[in-house]
Amino acid sequence: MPFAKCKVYSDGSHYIAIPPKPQKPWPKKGAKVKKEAPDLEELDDDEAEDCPFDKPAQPVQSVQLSLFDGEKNDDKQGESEEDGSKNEQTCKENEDNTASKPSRKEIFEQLYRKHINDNYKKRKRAIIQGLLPHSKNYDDAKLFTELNLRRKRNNLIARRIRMTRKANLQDFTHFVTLTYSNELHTEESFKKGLGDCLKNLSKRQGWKCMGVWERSPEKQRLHFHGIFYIPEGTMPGQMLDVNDYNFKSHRRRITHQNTYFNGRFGRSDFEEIADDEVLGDAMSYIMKYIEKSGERIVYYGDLPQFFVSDVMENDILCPYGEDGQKFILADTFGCWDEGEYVGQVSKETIAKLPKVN
DNA sequence: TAAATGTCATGGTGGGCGTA
DNA sequence: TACGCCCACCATGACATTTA
Repeated sequence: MPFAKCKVYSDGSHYIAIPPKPQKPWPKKGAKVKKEAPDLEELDDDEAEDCPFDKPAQPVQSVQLSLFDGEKNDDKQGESEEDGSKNEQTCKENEDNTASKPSRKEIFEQLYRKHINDNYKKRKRAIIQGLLPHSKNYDDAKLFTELNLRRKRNNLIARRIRMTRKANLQDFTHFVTLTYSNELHTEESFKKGLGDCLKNLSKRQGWKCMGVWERSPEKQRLHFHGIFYIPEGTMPGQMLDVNDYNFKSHRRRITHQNTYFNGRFGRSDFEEIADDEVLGDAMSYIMKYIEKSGERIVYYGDLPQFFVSDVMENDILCPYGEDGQKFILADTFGCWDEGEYVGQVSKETIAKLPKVN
């Protein structure tokens, strides 16, 4: 008995199939969802003894449990009319969140960016201190910081998973660095111009790219690092081998530059991805950078996370994940689209199957 | 602690159109 | 034909929750 319409992704060494699950009904908008105080066990235990939930004598409800402090709450205010005191509090907080005054979340984001290079404990301490003037007390600031740090961590994990899955389904051809020249661009026009250019190349020439905007540590100059899939014959301009001096390694080296990008933006470096090692290095570079900086990954072109295929039982190597609800597939499994055999798994076969993002 | 997964709001993407 | 710009819509990121 086959498993129809499984979502299949690659973890880099194996393909994993996720059979479709019946969806759980989601609470309707406005429905009351019982919110519980966060479990202390889940919080970081480095300073757990300070947490207000340890002390029954202190009223728990006085602590703001929302991640957002009433911003985005405008439309929710009318939903719980019965809780007058709570509403009063929310209204007061919303008054505080006028256009001129940043919300606590915005202050958190600023502090988070400011202390991005500190280690976890130091950063947490600094954010709590920074939030103290905007909080009822220390416990309030601490809890708000812990909840938002956890949010940041979860988002990073989700970004990392998405990027890895997308990358594993592609055959990238180049690792590219693009830097702008002051004579051609401001930082703003460079970001917009390059974004438009890559968008058009992906739409018109089938380019695919994932990358990050980065500032060089020395000069703080904005540049773009990305891994690209460039279909043969679609490279605009001319490729040049330029004998260049590398200030980091203090050595001369040959860089592969492109006249189209050089003329339009300033400087380009194209390194061919000849093997998995180069791709792995490029991916870990981007991954490390997004972890370090909290920057978003930029995607251009068709980069799905999953392809959809029916899975035959004899192609399953073993169950995987919680209660074996997923399956690790054999290295050479057959792909099926709605009961029709498409071929043995390969990048060419995958290209013929429906995709899911 | 890491990872998976469903839902939702919104920023980014792609299609379409105008211009050179 | 190449490129720039606009805008509707959809993919992404954020969030909540669960699981291993």
